[in-house]
Amino acid sequence: MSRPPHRGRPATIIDVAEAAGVSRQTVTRAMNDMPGISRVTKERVLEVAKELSYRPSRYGRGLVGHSRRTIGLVVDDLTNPYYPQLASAVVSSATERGWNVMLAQTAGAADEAALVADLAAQADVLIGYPRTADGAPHDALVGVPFVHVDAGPSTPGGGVELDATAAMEDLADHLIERGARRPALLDVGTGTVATDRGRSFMRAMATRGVPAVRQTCELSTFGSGASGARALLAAHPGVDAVMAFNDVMACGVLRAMHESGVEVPGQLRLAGCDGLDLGTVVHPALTTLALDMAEVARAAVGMALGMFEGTVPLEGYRTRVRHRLLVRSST
Amino acid sequence: MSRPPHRGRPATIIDVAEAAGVSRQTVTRAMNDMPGISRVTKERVLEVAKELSYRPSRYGRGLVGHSRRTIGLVVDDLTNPYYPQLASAVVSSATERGWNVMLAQTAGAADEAALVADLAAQADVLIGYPRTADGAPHDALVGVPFVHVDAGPSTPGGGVELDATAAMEDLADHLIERGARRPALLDVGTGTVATDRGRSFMRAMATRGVPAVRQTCELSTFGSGASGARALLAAHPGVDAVMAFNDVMACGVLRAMHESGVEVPGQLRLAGCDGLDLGTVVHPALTTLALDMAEVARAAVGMALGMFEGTVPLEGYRTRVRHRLLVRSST
DNA sequence: TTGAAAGCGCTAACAC
DNA sequence: GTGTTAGCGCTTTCAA
Repeated sequence: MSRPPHRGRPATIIDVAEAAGVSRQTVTRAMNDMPGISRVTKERVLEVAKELSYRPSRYGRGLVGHSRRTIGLVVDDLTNPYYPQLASAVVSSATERGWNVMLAQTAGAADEAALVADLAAQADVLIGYPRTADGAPHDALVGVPFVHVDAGPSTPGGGVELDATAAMEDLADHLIERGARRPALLDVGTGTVATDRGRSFMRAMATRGVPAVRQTCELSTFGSGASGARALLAAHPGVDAVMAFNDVMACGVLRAMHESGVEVPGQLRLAGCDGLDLGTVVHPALTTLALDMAEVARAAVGMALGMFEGTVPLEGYRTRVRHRLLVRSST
Repeated sequence: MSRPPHRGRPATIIDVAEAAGVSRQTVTRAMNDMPGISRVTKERVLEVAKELSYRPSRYGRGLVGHSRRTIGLVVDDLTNPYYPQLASAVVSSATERGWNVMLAQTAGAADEAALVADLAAQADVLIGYPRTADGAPHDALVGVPFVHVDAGPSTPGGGVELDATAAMEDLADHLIERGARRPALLDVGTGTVATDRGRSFMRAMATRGVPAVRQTCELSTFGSGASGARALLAAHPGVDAVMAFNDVMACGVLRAMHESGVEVPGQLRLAGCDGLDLGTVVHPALTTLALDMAEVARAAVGMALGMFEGTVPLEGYRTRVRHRLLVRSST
């Protein structure tokens, strides 16, 4: 009686108890299928609860009971097939261990820092790709267990390092064996600083006496792969092999080649990186440096949970996952 | 002093307060960048907090403050590009309104009902595709605001209906104009019960005096699109147009045609459904019945929030989103 | 079968 | 600038 639920204020357990003329504990018993309550009382309570559209507060519940564990996953853009494939693996891995996954997407966010901070407040640990200008961690992340995927040596927090160097050596051998003599790298970024995997490719080819030229795109999208390929062929008409920064860009290259009438792999061998399912949808299927996403996810989730439990330090811990050459039809 | 943090028990605000020799309130001030605290005290408190690896409990916090709102999104399988594209739109739409999104993936879950129940306990409202054997709602969902995407007329909870009938009419006209005389539907499901969109297609073609044959696949995947297409052409060699249940299957059809040397659209016109980005990656780009995912997401999120606020009833509410014919190169 | 009391971790409001 | 009090909504004792 004392507090009829107002418009806007959600009903609490007390509202239900009073409306049903029982104690709060009895409401708890009814809501949670607990023993020690008569069938009639239970039904009446549930009836009232429904009437009041009562939903137990997860905060009150979490405060007293075994709190649910949740992982915050920060991805850049679910529209880029790389991220859903990672997210799928992370969700599976987390679900297996009884954790939930909360998702944030930084692309298009007005205030990315706020977004990450908010996620950090909701989750016990964070995994992902927060695009902090590659240096200082987000302020909100100090003291928060965080696993950076695709971490560099000096990335703050824990990290899963993705290492393509060995696979790149295999790719170089493979391309040369297939007859490549004028290879090119379609890298991402601005200026002359190659990405790690770009550098690996350049070095692997140079080492074998078949140096590659380098063309860069600003974005790592399908569209920029296509336009980058056109620019590349305009500048270096003799190119007979292209290693693209990732599979999505490689698909763009493939599209551009289709449109220019260049045959793949006949006239141009093409390789991507990441091992996305997407690479099996296009024709010819993409040769790629494949990442085992399930392995990446297991590593990241395992490390994050370790950090949460205190068995893994919050800073400096690293795991490495290696790419593997996966030869399909585009080379 | 009274309660030194044990191994396993996370430090609370009281642990920090005692260790730093201040009150709980002062710890709160330090942690939350609040005014009314001297710089030195603040630093000392933060120091201690770090030492004890203290993280404020989100439950305690949520209980007292303005609780964060979270949407639970249930998808079948992030590996199917349809879902990430929807998820991306939902996350954007939710973020815009200040809500978080928690994600659950039913594919591969040991106990799907438990998964959904758990999500329901964590979130304020649910959106998605819970695969309950199309009838009774999950038990855990009674009283929980739920918006079913792609709802049928009798689906429990709120629903966003996806309606392809009008677009299907346009497609039928388009196919016939392009010369199709022996069209086929590559539907999903078992037996003779066509899907809604399958039925629309059959009817639209029949109405125009160009009846279509129907072939079904068990799954709506890339692989089953490919094998379904092979089976279809084996059974009906003269087919000159295929409408696939969705874009992913249509890509499979395209792959099978490449392999059989059938030209698309030259010998076979091909259309998909959903309007996924994927359709622009393949060659030729896929003609499709496109869904505006941003619109779907806005509708679902808007309805879910309305249900949460009590302005929309928990049952029976419907919104309709229509597909639109998007002609690209495969027809 | 039911109810009363205690307390989970935190912050807003109000002392001092 | 700092501490004290009260209370958020819930479940877990324990007592009736």
